[in-house]
Amino acid sequence: MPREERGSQLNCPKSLNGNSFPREIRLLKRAEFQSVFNQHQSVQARGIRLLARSGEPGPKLGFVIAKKQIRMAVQRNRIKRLGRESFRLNQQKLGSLHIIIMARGRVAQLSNQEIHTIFDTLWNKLIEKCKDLPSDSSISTG
RNA sequence: GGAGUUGACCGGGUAGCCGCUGUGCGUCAAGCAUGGAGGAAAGUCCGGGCUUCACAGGGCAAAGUGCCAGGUAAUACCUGGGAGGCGUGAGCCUACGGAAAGUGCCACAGAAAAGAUACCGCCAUGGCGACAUGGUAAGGGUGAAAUGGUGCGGUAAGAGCGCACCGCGUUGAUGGUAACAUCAAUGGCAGGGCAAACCCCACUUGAAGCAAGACCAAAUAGAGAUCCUAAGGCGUGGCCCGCGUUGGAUCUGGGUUGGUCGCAAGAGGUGAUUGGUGACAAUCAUCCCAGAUGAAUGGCUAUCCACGACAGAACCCGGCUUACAGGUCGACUCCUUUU
Repeated sequence: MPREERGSQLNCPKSLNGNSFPREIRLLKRAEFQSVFNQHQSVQARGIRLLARSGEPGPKLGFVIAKKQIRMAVQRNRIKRLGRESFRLNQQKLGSLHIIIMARGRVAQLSNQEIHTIFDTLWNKLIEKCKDLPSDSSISTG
């Protein structure tokens, strides 16, 4: 996504955009995580992997980042913050997906700009993939 | 000015937009106001608080500490002092009780690594000589370490064999709270190192940890089977007592894994004054300064500069250790120059 477009989005009044990130659009319960793990579509790029389950009310986001993969807490926090921020700004497009973000060790070496770019492309890929499905009845192999 | 020692401190700033989270005010809605990571939050190496476990008594074992005095809630930390070592110096380093209670270990080299021994050498005797026997441990050589050091006497050659001084041990006196220091007398050469090897001596230690623990709500079956047993079982870190308690263990099947508290006003910070060499303590004034729980403390843009390191709270404190771009301040030492 080009820089200017994102900038113009930021300048929009909040009431029209709805770019907030309250508790209601996070995955909080163990059961919610399990349901995504049991049935999902997945896309990935450069160490970041998204798992998504469609057909749920509203978009929701959760993280699974293992300490084994990214050892330092500062790096884990950074990835989560960037993921949350990107999700917050793009949530309008994501409709009814429950998404889990996973990350591997090499992501810690990427800059904030690079991670933002990765997330932008991943959201689009995910929307494409879920659009192809006629319904959410198909069960993934994962 | 250069080189260095040491004690502290800071850890990008400003503005705009969009977010997250605690608290307060709100018609508990919209919203507004306000607070929101560190010096190490890290490693989890010590010490405490707090909580629970018959409130924990005795012995053994185990673990830890190890010059002295003080500080402290406490310590393995800190301060001051002593001793030894390093540095021209400011200063720095030290796990700094005991090796004539015992056991064990000391690679390679070397004659020999500890109560034993003699490779070369030196000396005496015998022999033409090669050499043999005896004496010796001064000199050489090996090694991280070799049986006190220097000098004189002594001797065939030598040797604490004798003497003087030093060193070592014992006793006394003086100074010091003490570690220890100084002085005097006296003993005789006992005598290698390692006690972060076992060990001995002195002192200390009950255990487990916030997933501790308390409460509320929901759900349920206070279920069934087998085995063992009252000189028993279970609990109390290991064992034996002691104490408390009264069936216990295993398997099958079922249910919950939500919320509130603990949880942030504290051995708290800052500033004075007083006491103390100091660590620190006392008194007064003043401030409230993160509190999440699938887990907040952020993202983007602009701009300035010295171009931003290591790194993220999870019950809380006090230390230690380790990591760290760059920068600021104080005190002191040495060298050089100028006056």
